[in-house]
Amino acid sequence: MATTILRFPPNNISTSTNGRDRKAIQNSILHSLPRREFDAIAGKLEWLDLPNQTVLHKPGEPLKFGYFINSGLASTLNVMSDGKSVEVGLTGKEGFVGLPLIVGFRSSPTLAVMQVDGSGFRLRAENVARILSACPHLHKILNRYSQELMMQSTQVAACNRIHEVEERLARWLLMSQDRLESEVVPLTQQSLANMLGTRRASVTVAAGILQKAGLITYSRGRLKIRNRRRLEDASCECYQRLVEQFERWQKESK
Amino acid sequence: MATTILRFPPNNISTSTNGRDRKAIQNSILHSLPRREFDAIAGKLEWLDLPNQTVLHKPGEPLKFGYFINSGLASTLNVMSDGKSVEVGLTGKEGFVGLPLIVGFRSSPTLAVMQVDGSGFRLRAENVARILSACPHLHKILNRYSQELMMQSTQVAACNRIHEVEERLARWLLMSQDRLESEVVPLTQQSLANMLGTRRASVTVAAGILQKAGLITYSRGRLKIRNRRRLEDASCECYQRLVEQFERWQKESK
DNA sequence: TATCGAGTGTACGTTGGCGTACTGAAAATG
DNA sequence: CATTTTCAGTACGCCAACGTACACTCGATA
Repeated sequence: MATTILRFPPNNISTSTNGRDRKAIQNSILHSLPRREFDAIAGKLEWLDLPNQTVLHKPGEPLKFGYFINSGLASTLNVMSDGKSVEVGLTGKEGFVGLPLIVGFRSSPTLAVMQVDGSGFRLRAENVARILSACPHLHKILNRYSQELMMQSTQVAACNRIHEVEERLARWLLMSQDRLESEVVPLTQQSLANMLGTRRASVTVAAGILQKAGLITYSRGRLKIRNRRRLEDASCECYQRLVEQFERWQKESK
Repeated sequence: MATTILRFPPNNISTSTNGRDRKAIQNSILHSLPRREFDAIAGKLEWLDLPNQTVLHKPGEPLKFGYFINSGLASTLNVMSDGKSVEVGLTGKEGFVGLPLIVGFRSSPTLAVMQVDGSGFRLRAENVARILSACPHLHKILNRYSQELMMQSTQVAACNRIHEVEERLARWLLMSQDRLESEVVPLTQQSLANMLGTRRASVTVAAGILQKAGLITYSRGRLKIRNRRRLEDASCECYQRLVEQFERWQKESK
């Protein structure tokens, strides 16, 4: 546990040893902490490799950790008893997985699983309350993030009900690119289907259309965004709405 | 503004003048406040009649008030540019409308509108920060409610993607009955359609089936639940899941 | 190099729900 | 009471997506 030595300011760590330090802090929330709070939490954070398909928490089970995602993509899914699933939250290095912990709840109804290889810092559930009461800024940021995620999930909820697979796929790719900051999304069609709440075969068709149009290319779990502008056109209005509301809130909280 | 005189404890108010005082506090959040906090907020609360179709806030516009719902039903909707809408949150006397305010955001991407006549207490947006810093218990309760609403909206998100209209209608009726504590749900099929994210004609068919089976009766905007047990069977698993997770969290936060 | 499994392409019958539109009935309005 | 408006019932063509299944192909493994 917590063997990594973290020093303030967070962004210096990445260059403290070498430019490609795997354990560099990239999580936006940790980055935003004032020194006092960073020092308070650093000793409790445990760096973790988070390979694809890593389960961060399972539905109904006790939440053992909260995760500050450092790289990669975590997907929060609602899984029905027949195995069908729908994504209800997408988290990259801007976020935190395990939000119920921040209000004292100790379980989650959802499954959180890594969809793209990455890493993160985890914090034991039993330390959350103490850390948060010692770190008002962190507490505030996490509550804000919670609202942002709620906004995301409600927009996507409507989108999933109303819009077609092809638009939703485009929307999802844009969202994941924003979080990964990479044109390459290493993901199979089956994973995409699980998140979009549809069949793998439907994803094949939709992705095929986007590929023929030159917006993306892919093969065997490696999807590459070729033309982001046109992908935005292919997406439904939901992507733009997400971005706009996020920016509006950024302004409002200055 | 805030002319109603509120005295602690809240539940005494209902009997302070007569048993049917329209301005009795029924909101669970206000009810749960310790005296000190209740006194701090009471002077800032303004009692309000909230008839059906009252708009509590519009998407993108400044949030002028937060609302503690006292009776009736408020629906939070995501409305697309073509007018299609999907419900992403349902709030009765257990809740609060205007959650972005509690983290300092001053707008919401959603439309909040009363679906069933009721009343509530509103709190000016500019007073929220001050009240919350003076009332840690209230602050905590609102953050918890926020997580509960998030859970609700993610479950419903998956449900809306995966399940059929008839199941979703049953689920919605159960949810609203829980919040209204009444077998009568005064609602047109068009309103139901807006919330379920479907056509009015689809609701007619689904409701017709439920009525023929004896689970509900209705006519012209007055729907009555006749057999709740069988309605639970007609609903998808989502309703039960919502209830179970809610109860799990209740236990966990004791 | 041959084998094998994961990932992808495609097809086909089925269907729930869509868009639309018209009708009748009940309530509100005057 | 007559008129208008709101609400509910129904129908019909259409299609996106479903469930399922099978074949192909690329990479990894032996």
